[in-house]
Amino acid sequence: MSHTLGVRQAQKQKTRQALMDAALGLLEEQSLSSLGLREVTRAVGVAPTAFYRHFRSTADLGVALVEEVLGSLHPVIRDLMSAVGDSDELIERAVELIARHVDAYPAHVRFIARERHGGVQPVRKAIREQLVRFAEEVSSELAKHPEAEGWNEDDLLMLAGLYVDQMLMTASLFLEALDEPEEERTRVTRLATRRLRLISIGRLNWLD
Amino acid sequence: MSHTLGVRQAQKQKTRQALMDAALGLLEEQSLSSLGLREVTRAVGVAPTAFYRHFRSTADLGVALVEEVLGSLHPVIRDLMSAVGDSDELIERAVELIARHVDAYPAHVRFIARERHGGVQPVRKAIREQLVRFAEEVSSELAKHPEAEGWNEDDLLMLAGLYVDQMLMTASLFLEALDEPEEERTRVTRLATRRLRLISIGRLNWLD
DNA sequence: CCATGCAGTTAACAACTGTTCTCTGTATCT
DNA sequence: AGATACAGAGAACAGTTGTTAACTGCATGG
Repeated sequence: MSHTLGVRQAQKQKTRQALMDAALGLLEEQSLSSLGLREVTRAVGVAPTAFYRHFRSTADLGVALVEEVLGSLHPVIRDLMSAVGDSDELIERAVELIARHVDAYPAHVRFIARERHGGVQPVRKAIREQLVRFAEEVSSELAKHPEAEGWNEDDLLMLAGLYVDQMLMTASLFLEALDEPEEERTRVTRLATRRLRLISIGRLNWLD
Repeated sequence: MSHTLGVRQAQKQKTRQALMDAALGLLEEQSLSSLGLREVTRAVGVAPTAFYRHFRSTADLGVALVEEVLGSLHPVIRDLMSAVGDSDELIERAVELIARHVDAYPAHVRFIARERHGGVQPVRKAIREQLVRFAEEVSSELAKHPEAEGWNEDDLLMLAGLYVDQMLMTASLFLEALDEPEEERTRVTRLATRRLRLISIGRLNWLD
């Protein structure tokens, strides 16, 4: 089935991945709109012109990064939302999942948070589309639970969007707390948990 | 009292303001981290070196923009929150206020949304501090209403932060809908209203 | 009324940028 | 085994950037 790539294509993908990883690293202290292609190739140790074999521009690179970073996250979210358990358990699990994800992939989270409203239109669009997909997936998972009885599709999508945005904000808060003492991280955990809990309470009393 | 500035200082402030306005304009299609000082001075029609008479760097300019854009907004928020009326009225008024503000100052909103998680640390910090102030002000206004009975200060601040973030997200949604048909704007209005309403319902049932 | 301070100018600098064209080596295909 | 496709290198381009220094003109304060 999965055809083993030739030496040639394998090397190409390796370089391509190196360019993307280098870009993510460089984006720690700047925005995509100021990322230069020479800067990226220099970090990888490859000639500037090699960049064009993989991407038309840094904006193009950015779009590819969005697919990589958010595309792989859909199954994770589906998993999380489809787990059984009461609402408080789910919230706790979600917050912890986010915390661990930020620990493991801080550059990913930073990139998405930064470029969601960033200065590069195609990248903004790519992120927006991915987030819409997340909201739709969360919405369809919510619909399966009994608490969703009586909810129309539109309201469910509104709630799902609220959850998605809240998760992203939580991730961003954890990111800011990365270099700070453990105490700050637990403060963020408590805050995010309470926010989600308040939203859940709103959800339970929505139909009145 | 308010001393009329000399011709000299007046002209200086005028140039300074021109630099800030030009920067806001240029930031429509890029991030602050890629904004060049020459670019700004060129837009104003002034020599590049004149920039240094007003700002140490474009990052410095950015911080000044944050003060101008958000600093002037505190009384507006206070006004909004201190008005009497039931919760639904307040929500409606808030959403409409945001819609009108985005119409009047789209560049302001874009700047804050973009640079809140942008690539320039001092600017991020300035925005974060202003948003904390907003949350504190909203919190202290909430405390005056009877619905806040039984709430501890920490939970009130959590709620206020949730409101502040929601307002900013709403503003950003209106911004994206600016060049789109009227229909899209009303969709955003409905969405934002329902989100705030759900949060309000959560608030009313929090103490159980 | 004259001396001072200072907003803005001019010129020059080394360093950097994206993009082009040409070339090279080697994995792949026939 | 030879022809071909193609990832990456190399060199050169015009244009841009931030920063420096020394200047000019004029509003201001003594």
